[in-house]
Amino acid sequence: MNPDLNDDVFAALASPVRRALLTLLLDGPRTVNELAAHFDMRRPSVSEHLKVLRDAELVSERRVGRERHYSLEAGPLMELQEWLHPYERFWRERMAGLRDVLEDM
Amino acid sequence: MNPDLNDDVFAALASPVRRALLTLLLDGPRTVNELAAHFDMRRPSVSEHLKVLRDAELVSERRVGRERHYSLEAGPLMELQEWLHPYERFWRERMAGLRDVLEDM
DNA sequence: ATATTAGGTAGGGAGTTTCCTACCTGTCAA
DNA sequence: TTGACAGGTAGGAAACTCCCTACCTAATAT
Repeated sequence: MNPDLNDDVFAALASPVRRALLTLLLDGPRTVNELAAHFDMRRPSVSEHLKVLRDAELVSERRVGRERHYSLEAGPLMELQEWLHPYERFWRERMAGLRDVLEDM
Repeated sequence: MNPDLNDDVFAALASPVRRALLTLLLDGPRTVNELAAHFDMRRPSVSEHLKVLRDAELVSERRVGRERHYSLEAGPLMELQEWLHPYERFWRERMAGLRDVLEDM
C-alpha cells in the first residue's frame, strides 16, 4: 500500500537530532558545517546522522567544490502523511467527542 | 509549537511491530492475547511493545476482569500530522515539478 | 480450595545506536 | 606546491533496544 515508506524513514525520524536537521533544511540547502554549528556534537556525528537521512531519502546531497550541500527531500514525508490517513477517523471522533462535552457546558 | 509531540511518539513508531499493533487496533479494541497471535514473538515481548505505546499515549488500556483491552488513541498521530505541515510545501513543489515534466512529454 | 488463564515484571544476552577521536581524501588559496 | 579547510570513514565505548525464559499476581472455572 505504501511500498516506499519503509522502516528507514521511521527509524530516521526517531532521533531528535535528525528531526532538527530536517527543520533546519526547511530554510533551504545547507552545508555540513552550517548544520553542525547548531548542535552540541562533533561534526563526524552530524555526518553520520546525515547519512541516515540520506539512506532514508529524506535529504539529498549536491557536491559544490569541497562543500556538500544538503537539501530536504519531502517525498517520504508525503508517504508518512498517507500512512496516517487510516488513523484520521479516530482523532476526528475524539475531536467530535470533545466538542460535544464543551457544548454541554 | 507541538508541546505534546515528543520523542516517545517517534521512538514508538520506529518499530515495525508497534506500527503493526496500531494497524490491528484500527479494527477496534483487542486483548493482549488477540494481538500477540499476529506475531511470531512471545507474549511478554508484545506486552513490552504495548507498554512503549502506552507511554507514548498511542494506546490506552481498560481492565475487564482478567483481560486488558487495548484501544487506539490517535491524539499523538494528529500531532504528528501537524508536525508534517511545514514540510508539505516541499512535496507540493516536487509534485508540481513532476507534473510539468509530464506535460512536456 | 485448586487449577487454569490473562497478562505484567525481572533479568539477561545479542544486536544496534550514538557518540567519540583519529585519520583520510579532495579542493582551494598562498 | 604546500598548507588549510570541507567533510567522509574507521574503530571503539557506553547506552539502549528487542527478544528471550522464568516468574509473579489477579481473576475465573471446576
